[in-house]
Amino acid sequence: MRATDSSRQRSDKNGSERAEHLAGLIMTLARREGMKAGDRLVEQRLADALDLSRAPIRLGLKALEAAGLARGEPHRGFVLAKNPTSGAVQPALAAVRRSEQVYTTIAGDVLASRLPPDVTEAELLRRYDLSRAELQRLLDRIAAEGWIARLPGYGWRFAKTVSSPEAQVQAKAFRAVIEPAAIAQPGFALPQEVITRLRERQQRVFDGEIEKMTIGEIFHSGCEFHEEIIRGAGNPFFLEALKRVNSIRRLFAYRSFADREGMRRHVREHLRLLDLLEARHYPEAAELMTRHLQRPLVEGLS
Amino acid sequence: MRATDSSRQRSDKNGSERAEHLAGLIMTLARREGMKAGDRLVEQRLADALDLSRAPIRLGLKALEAAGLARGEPHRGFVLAKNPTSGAVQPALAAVRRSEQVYTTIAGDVLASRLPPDVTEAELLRRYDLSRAELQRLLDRIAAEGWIARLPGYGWRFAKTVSSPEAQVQAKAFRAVIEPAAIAQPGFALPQEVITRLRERQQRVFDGEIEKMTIGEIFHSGCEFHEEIIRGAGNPFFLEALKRVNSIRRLFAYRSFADREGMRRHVREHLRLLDLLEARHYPEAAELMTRHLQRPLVEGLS
DNA sequence: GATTGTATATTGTTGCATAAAAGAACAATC
DNA sequence: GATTGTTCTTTTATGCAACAATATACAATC
Repeated sequence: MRATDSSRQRSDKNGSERAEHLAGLIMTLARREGMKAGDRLVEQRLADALDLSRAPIRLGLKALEAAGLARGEPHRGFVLAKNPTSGAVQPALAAVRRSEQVYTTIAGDVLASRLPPDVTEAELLRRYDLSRAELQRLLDRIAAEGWIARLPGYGWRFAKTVSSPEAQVQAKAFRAVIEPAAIAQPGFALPQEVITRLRERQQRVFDGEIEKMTIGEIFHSGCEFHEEIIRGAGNPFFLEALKRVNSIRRLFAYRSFADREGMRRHVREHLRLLDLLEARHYPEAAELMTRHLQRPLVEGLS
Repeated sequence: MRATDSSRQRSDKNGSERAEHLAGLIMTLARREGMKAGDRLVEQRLADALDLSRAPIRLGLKALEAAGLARGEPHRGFVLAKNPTSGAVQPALAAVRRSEQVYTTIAGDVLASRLPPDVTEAELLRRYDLSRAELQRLLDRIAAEGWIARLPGYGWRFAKTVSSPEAQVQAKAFRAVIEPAAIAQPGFALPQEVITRLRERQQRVFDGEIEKMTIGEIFHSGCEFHEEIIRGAGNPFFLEALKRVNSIRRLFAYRSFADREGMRRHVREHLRLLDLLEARHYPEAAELMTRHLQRPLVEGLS
C-alpha cells in the first residue's frame, strides 16, 4: 500500500525540486509583468519582486536555462528565451513538489471521508510517506487555510465544514455578501492599470485560451480576478476573508463540471463588470456582482 | 537588556505551568456551564468537554486543589470549592504561560513599531528569551491570527495592517458588513437556550459586574457575544471571518479608553438586540446590528 | 554605474536520542 | 453501574549537532 520507508530520494536527475520551483516563480512573475522573449532577467529585480536574495534567484535562472526557457551568457546575465505563456512553462518544469502531491491526496481523502475527523500525526506519518518535518509544515499550512485545527492534546481535527456538502453553497453565500459590499464601500477605487490588466487577461481567456486551460488554471484565474477587485476596497479584511474562502473552495474545485460554454458566459460577465468599474458606476457594479455570485450553474469557477 | 541566557527555569515552586493552565481551562468551563460551589467535577465529562483524555484533566484538578478552588477525597473525585466567578480564579492561578507574555510583548512592540516589518527568527530569539520551539509555536499562532507571514526565504513579515492606524476603522467597516448580513441570511436562527444564556451574561455585566472587569475581560465578553450571534447563520464562513477580525482587534483592544458609561449603553444595546432576535424580528435585528456597529464612541469593545 | 560572479556569514532545517505528555485499558472503589 | 486510581502504551516535544539554504559583502566585468 505504501512505498518502502527509506525510499524518499530527492528527484535530482538534473535540477533539484527547489530550483524548479524557483524557476516557476520567476516565469509566473515574468508573465504577470508582461515580459516577452528576449527581455533581460535582472537578478536583483527578480529578487526584490519575489522577496528573496539573489542566491536562490540564481538557482532558478539556471533551472530555467536547463529547461530551455532562458538563455544565459557569462557576465551578461539571463534573457527570456520564450514568451512566458502558461503553455510553455508547465511541460518544461515538470517537478511537482512532493508535499504538494500529499496535500492533494489528503484533501481528496478528507473530501471523500476516507480519513476520520480526528487524526494523530503518527497516523498520518504511517499513511502518507513523509518526514515529520514535512508533515508539520503541511499541517500548519492546512491549518492556516482553515480546514484543520490542533486538538489541545495529541492530534488534529478536520473541520466539518470541508467535507460537508453545503460548504460550496455557504461559501457562495458568504461571497455574495462581502464582494458586493466591498465594491459599495465609500473609498472603493480600482487603478486604471489594474482594470486594464484584468481586462486583457479575461479577454484572452474569452477569446479561446479557455479551451486550453485546465480546471485548476481556470479556477485560479477566477480567484485572482475577484481578489483583485475586492482589493479595491482598500480594506485588508475583505481581501483576507475572500482569500480564505477561496483556499477552501479550491479543495472541491476539481470536482466541478467543466462546462466551457457556461464559463464563457461567466467570463463575459467579468468583462461587463470591468466596464462598470472603469466607469465608476459602483452601485451598479455591486449589483452585478451580486447577480454574478447568485448564478446557479457554473459553481466551479466564479 | 535581557535576562541571562540559561536562566529559563520553570516556575515549579509547586505546580507546573501546564497544570495551572489546565486548571484554568477547567474553571472557565465550569463557569460557562454555570456550575456552583459543591458541584462534582467528573473527570470523564471534563475530558470530553475539553477534547482531552483524563490524564491531563487529573493534573488540572490537582492544581485546582492546590489553589484551593477544588476539594478532593480519595475515590470520590473532586468538587468545586468556590463559585467559579472570574474574580476567584485569577489570583489563585497566577501562572501565566511565558509564551503568552512574550506574545503580548511582541504585539506591543509591533503596534509601537519597535520591531521592523521584516524579522528573522534568529533576531527574535535574541530579542526575546525563548527556546526555538516556543518561538516557532508562537509564530505559527500569530500567522494563524493573520498578522505575520513567512517570507519565501528566511524571515517573517508583519502585516502592515496591524500597526496601521486605520486598522480599527477597517475592522469595524468589515464587521458592519458581515454581522448584519449574517442575521439577514435565510436560515438564520438562534436556539432559545443560547439567547437565554447570552441574556443572562449581558444582564450580569449590565448590573454592575462591568465595574469589576478588566478591559481584557470586557473585550472578550463582547467578542463572545457577537460570535455566538453570527453563529446563528449556520454558515461557518461568517463565524470564521469574524473570529479572525476579532483576534486582530484584540491586539489594540487594551489601548482603548475605559469609558464605563459608554459601555453600559453598549451592553443595553446588546440586550435590545437579544429581544429582537428572540422575537425573530430578523430584519429589525440586522438593522440594529448595523447601527450598533456604526456607533462612533466605544470602539474598544463592541 | 549597474550588473554579475564569488566568497563568507547568517539563518533555518533535519534527524536523532531522550524526555514528557497524553491516551487507553483495566482494576479498585464507591 | 458509574467513577476513580493505576499501569502501560503511544504519541509528541525538546535540545543538539550536522547540514542545507539564504543573505550579504565585495570584487570582477560589462
